[in-house]
Amino acid sequence: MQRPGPTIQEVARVAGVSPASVSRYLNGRLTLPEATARRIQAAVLQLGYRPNAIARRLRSGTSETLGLITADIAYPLFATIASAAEAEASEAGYSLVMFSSRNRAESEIGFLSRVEDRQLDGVLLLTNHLDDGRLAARINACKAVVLVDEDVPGAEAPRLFAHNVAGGLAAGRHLIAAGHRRIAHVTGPAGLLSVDERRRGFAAALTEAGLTLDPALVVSGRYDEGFGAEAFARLAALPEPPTAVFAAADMLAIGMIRAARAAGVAVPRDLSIVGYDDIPLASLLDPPLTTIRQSAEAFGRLGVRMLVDLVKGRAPAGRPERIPVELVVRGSVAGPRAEMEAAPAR
Amino acid sequence: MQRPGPTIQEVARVAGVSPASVSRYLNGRLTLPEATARRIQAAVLQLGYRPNAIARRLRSGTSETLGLITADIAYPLFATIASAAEAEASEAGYSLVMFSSRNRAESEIGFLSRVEDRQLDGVLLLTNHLDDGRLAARINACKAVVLVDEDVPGAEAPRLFAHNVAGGLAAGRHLIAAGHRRIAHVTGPAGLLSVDERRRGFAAALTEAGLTLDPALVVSGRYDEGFGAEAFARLAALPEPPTAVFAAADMLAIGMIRAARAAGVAVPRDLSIVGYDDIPLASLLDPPLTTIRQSAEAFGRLGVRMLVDLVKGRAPAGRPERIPVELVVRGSVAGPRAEMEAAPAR
DNA sequence: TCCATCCACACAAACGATTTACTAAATCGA
DNA sequence: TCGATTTAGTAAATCGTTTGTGTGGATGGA
Repeated sequence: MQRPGPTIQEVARVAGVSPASVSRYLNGRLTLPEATARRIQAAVLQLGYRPNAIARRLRSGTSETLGLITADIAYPLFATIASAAEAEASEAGYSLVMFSSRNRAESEIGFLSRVEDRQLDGVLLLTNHLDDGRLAARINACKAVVLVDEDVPGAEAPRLFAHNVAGGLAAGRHLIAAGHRRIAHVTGPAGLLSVDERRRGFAAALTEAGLTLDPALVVSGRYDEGFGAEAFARLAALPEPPTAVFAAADMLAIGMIRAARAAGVAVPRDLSIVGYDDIPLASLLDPPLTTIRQSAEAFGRLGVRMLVDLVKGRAPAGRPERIPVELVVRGSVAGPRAEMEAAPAR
Repeated sequence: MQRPGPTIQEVARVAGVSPASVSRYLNGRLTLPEATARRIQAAVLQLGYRPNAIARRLRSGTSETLGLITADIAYPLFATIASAAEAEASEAGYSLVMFSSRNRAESEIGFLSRVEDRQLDGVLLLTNHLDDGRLAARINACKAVVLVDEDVPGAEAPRLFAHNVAGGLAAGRHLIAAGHRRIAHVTGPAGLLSVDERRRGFAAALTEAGLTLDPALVVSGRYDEGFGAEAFARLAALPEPPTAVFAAADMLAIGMIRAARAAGVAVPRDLSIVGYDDIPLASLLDPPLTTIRQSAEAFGRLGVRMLVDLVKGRAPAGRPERIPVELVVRGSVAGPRAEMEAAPAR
């Protein structure tokens, strides 16, 4: 179907030199007298020669390709991370192949084996679920993985996380400062690093204020919109529902806002919400979402930088510092209804 | 750094057969007596052998890898398309590498050359700008490109577009039915297929209603949020501003809503807006956006299917049908203010 | 003039799998 | 028993590039 394209042999023949010379000259490993150099250049141009990347890779043993595993690239947070990762990879001379695991360990493990196939030089892994040890084992088997955003306990790999505790603390303080006392926490699966750490920070904020975290107000499950709706229903059914919620992901907050609206509960008048992530459209929601921002760009950029270092055998750049987080105040938090009869949202 | 991993030679040695037999047996091209087969299996397991994908590709001449070019994978529409494309590619046994062109022809052309490098078997190209002929020339040079969503005139490649005219028509009719007579159109760069076709459909709706499209009310520029804001400013400064807008992209609508809010113009009370794309969060905006839905999943899935057919030398599946579009009515359209004093948004 | 350098290249062996063409032995039919 | 067929493999070429090791000729110094 596809004509085979000129090889280095043909270029060599046209230029009247050996393939070795062409290769060396083109890779700058050989300086040639001008006349010869010109002949090679001419031959390359004339034939439209492009070195076959696959052959080169076979010889060099690397693929100059990195992988990125996320639950689903369509999720706003992951899409932003992917975009930054691709930019950084591109600048470093790498391609980036994306893989959506749909949050299944099976898929992640299968994709990781491409490192052993030599299809990929390394993988950036954003997992989002608990591991029974199989994923960790797989990661240890391939030695070219960087863990981003979420941990896989037992895996020996460089890690890049955000400052989750600080995020939880900031969210908790903000809601307490607004006057709330009965604050729920809706979050992902217990055991996940981000879940535990954000909760820890949140609990610390309550403790500071002389409050305690009521276990009945912690709804832990999945990090998606659907679970947000479910959590809202569960909390609304409580004999004494909370006046505010700290949702550990914007997608959870979105699900809650939707469900709340459907149930005739106004946000923030009847229920204040703080989200987490600051996904690109958080500011455009109704109401604009008050949330904890963590820099998705930093995850993508730094993660790739660490991975490239790892792949090249350099020590991963610096201590794996925590990526800072920041409270972004918008319109989804008001005072509790009991205390402020008509809540001024604006 | 990375131990070389077992080769087929070693497997052959351990199993006591030739490499050729191992290769053929593993690829199902040779049936062997049970005893021999078992020895090979044992050797593979014992050594943890995985065929080197690069070597295989060099021999077969294909890379089992597809490329996807978008302006930026972080844009919601592109992220959704990418997700679907990745899923389809994965099912067909292909990897998908993503590339963000930042809407620059240079970048697109550079990336396309990877097809000639044999790094990629084919490319799905979502371009978003006008071409001076260079991009078309490049596409024609590599013969394994499918154009999605937007055209590149002069390129010889299979194409997958949405039914833009129908979309423009539906948007126009909806606004007219709501009572509007003075309707602006904010859109991308003139000359782009989607821009021209959506406008054509929109104009047809006006004509149907005995109206004409006032050129002063057509603001054409870029498909991004920033230009939406700019367009709002331009329209608001008109001696007789429009009462409604058909924005040819949700991101434009979002920019307009933002700018409108900042200027104290309420949507939809003072200005009705219909968007285009139905990006995942359109329903969560303030107000929820009435928009034209085109199935991003269909773009991704069908596009990859066409590309795989092309790469494998099969005729692209069926006629390049237009992907259907659909009006999704939400809350960003009301009657014109002059006619309905207090517009009931809900 | 002679030997040591250096230049400008060339030869051939990798890289690791696939594949074509082949062969030695076993089996079968007549 | 003989030829034909099947079985169970193998040897070697190939994909296109890179790279370690040479080598013939020109140049330079003594």
